[in-house]
Amino acid sequence: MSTPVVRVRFAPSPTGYLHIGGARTALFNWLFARQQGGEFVLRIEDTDAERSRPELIDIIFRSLEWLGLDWDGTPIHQSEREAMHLAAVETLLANGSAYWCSCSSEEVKARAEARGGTPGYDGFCRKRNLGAGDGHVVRFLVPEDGTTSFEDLIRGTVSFENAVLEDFVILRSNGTPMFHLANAVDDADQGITHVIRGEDLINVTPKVLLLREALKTPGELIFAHLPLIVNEKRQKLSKRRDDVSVGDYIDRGYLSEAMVNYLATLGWGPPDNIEIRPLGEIIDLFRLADVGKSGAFFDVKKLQHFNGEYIRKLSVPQFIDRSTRWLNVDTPWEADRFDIETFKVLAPLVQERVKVLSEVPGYVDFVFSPDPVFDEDSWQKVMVKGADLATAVLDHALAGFAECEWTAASLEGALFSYADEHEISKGKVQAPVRVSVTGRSVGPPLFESLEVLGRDETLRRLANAKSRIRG
RNA sequence: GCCCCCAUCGUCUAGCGGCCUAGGACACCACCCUCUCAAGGUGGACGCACGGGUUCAAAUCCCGUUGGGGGUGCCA
Repeated sequence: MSTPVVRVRFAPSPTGYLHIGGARTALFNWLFARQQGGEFVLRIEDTDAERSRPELIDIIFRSLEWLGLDWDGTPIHQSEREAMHLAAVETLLANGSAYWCSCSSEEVKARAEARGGTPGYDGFCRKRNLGAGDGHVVRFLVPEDGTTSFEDLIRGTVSFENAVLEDFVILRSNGTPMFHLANAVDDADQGITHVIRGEDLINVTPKVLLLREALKTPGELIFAHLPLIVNEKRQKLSKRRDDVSVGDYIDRGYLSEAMVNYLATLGWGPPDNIEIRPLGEIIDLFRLADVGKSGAFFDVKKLQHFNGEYIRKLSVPQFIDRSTRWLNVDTPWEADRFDIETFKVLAPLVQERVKVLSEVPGYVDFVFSPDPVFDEDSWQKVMVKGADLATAVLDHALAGFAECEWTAASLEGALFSYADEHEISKGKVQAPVRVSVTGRSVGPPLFESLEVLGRDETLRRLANAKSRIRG
């Protein structure tokens, strides 16, 4: 019985949904843990009661589950460990590493401005020997000289002059601990070995290190700061600015396998250049030291391509199963008109055409709707500008389809005899029929679609469209 | 302002001193295939930010410049 050599944690704060950046951080932690045979634990950083929204915690868990990032043990809620954090504050106060401060935020800011605008606390209360009191906070006494540095697995040595670190608050005036402190204490208590997180947290690292030192925390924490995922303006992804919650991608019909695979290529590339591959291989090939240092743009186009590949890789039954949600909720047709058996016939044809599952209804709505919904552009181009040909083709189809055998092959023969007789491309000939029956100029293969629709309905739509041309 | 970090095609990356005439992928363009659209195939255009070093040799090492990002809260 030995403790694992590697234990990492993902520590979201429940102030928003899980977004792409958080998902990538969680993924890289998970990959590292799984590859090292270590543990991946969760910690909810909810020390800020004002901002924390407990109802989001479950949504974050469900997003992680959807991604397939399973965690070890029961997630810890930082808010429930307040007693330990408070004890650490006492220790620091007792050993002279921290002190009480009565300065309000306004006072700190005013003095900073008077000093010449340099932000930060000036150490005003350092030697005042204040005790607890209304509006008082506890600040950490940062050493005036020396440097605090650490070896980052991704970035190498990173060091900060202690002089540029201000005496930061570790206990708020409302008596609750700040996250640096909670972080330092919890990482130690949970036996965390590696901290893998976004680069936006790189400058809190010296503070945590100073805290650990002052608390005489045994052992060493190894850090790895991941490059940020950025938007098209190359800024850090923001929940407010950018539309990036994992839940949104679930709703749009992205497959979790595709999302995970794509996320793995942001900041990291497999040595053999094969990007789309099973997760197991990614776990084996992943190396923290190979993670890049510069920000990566989240390219939805490329994600879509990955998603299309994964959709096509599904078996047909799997595709049907995964599509269910988009066939039953917010559909363009009345719920009782949907027929799964009919969909099963069309499914393989749809599967090779969609990039996201939310596109599925658009490929089969013609068969579940009482009438085609005409796309204006398609109608204009094919039925108005090409009215003469459309009328002739429709007449030909009406006659041929009335008697031919109702199979895709026969239907094709019946229609394309027109193309042969008049030496017109098949593409031109199929267009009026397609628009008449499905309402659009693009869609699944035509004759298979007609076969599913049935003779009576096909003839009815053809006739309707023909009269609509004149109307 | 100050601190920290970063810099290979439009984008994500491979490259870790000679194998680079810089490779792959997405996107883009052309052609092929084809009943539309996809998928697939073939081909194409596109990049080492700049300037100094070090070295027989630099995309790779060092310094600087420029550019970008992150932080600078009693948020995390």
